Amino acid sequence: MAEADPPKPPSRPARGRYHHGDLRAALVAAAEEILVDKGVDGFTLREAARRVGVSPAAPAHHFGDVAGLLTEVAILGFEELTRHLEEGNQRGGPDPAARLREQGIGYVRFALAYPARFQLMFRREKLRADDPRLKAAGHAAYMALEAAVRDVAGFAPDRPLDRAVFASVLGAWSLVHGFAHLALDGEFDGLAGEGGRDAFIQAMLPDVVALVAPPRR
Amino acid sequence: MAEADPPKPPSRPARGRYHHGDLRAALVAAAEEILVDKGVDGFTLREAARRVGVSPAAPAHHFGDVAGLLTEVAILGFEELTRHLEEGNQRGGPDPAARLREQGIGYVRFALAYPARFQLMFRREKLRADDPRLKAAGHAAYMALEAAVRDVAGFAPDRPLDRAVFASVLGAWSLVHGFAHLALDGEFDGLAGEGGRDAFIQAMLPDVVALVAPPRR
DNA sequence: TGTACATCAGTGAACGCGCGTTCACTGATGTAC
DNA sequence: TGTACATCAGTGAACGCGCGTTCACTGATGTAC
Repeated sequence: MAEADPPKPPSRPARGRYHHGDLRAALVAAAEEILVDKGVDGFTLREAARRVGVSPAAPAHHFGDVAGLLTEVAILGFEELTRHLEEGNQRGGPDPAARLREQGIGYVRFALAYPARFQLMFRREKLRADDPRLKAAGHAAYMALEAAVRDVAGFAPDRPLDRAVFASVLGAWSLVHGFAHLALDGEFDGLAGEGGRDAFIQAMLPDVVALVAPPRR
Repeated sequence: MAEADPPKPPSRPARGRYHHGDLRAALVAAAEEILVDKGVDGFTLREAARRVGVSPAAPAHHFGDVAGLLTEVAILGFEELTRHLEEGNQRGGPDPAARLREQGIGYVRFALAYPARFQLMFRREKLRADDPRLKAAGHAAYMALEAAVRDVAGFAPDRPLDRAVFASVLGAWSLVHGFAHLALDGEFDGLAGEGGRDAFIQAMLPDVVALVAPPRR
């Protein structure tokens, strides 16, 4: 599964210009490219600077250090994930259970479409885990999921979750998260038939996602 | 959740001895210690050699390179995981569904007891992914899980899986795998109450694991 | 409108770091006769 | 039982590498008067 289009190519500075103009955005774009090319562990700040055509010391002005830049990428990732979840909601139509399933599919699709970004988002040691924007972005994604489960269970948004429904939220999250991880790690490669990994995943995904059915009230 | 006891401390060479005696095993033990202390990304071959009290070139004689040593650790990890799954089977008693649930709990317990080892096992880029022993050890763990699901579904061991039961296998695996990952990544920390992460996990685990119920035949 | 000046966004050289691996070597071991 | 010798399991110094970050600096920009 190839990484889908990164937002935009990192812009190089206009010829001979001393100031880049939009270095911050360009570095983020370059970082995403590197993540696609080399994975989370292959990322270096120097290479990001190189790709943008700027000295290795330049990024510090905008992000402080590596973790700062990667955190920015992770934030965008969580926002994109939330968007995927909401799209799932749309696709699901009026039936809450169908909406939850489609959200789950959206979660996995996001992970498969942006593997390195997805993996980065859950490698907290590489990020500024306490960054308020990062926390907020992650929380928003979680809340989208919780809302979908509440809906199926018939739990009003303000009503405190009981244990069973809470377990359903965690279960739904765990299920799609685990499936995405295993798929990305290549753990299904040995199980996939002739169609190859992608076909296998596409074929099994709906059935797997359908497994977590929260209790109705 | 603290890492449980590593198998054994790496033995240093007997005083003044030129040959270590059991360098291979000592390096594996040292590697496990380092993984506990510093995580997968913090591991270096040189440090393993250092901890054992041997020159940095020595490990090459036994493992070739870093990936060789880490692969050895991962193999032991899969064997230990399989053991945890089998213990779950025991605990579950005669009811197949209970056995499956206990297996799931065993999976997560293993991950929480040996976090770095667990994470290493699924970081294939750090391993010799095509090592036959590694593949066999991974396959054995998978088969234990598949057998438990078959049992619940009433599928004889030789009968080819149908789509629904296969989806249940993948779902069960994804669920426990995802839960373990999220727990280890600290994603539940914000959700845990006063008891802290560990208490939270222990409390929710059985309910979450109970969610995947494969169809009966 | 012009100008002084503060601030911002870059440069590029250098720092120290620790890594994995290679190399020619040597000390210890065990085996054949 | 003794000895020659092959093999094994180490040494330790050196290699080249690329990294993140710091530093004193300078060119460009924008703002106050």
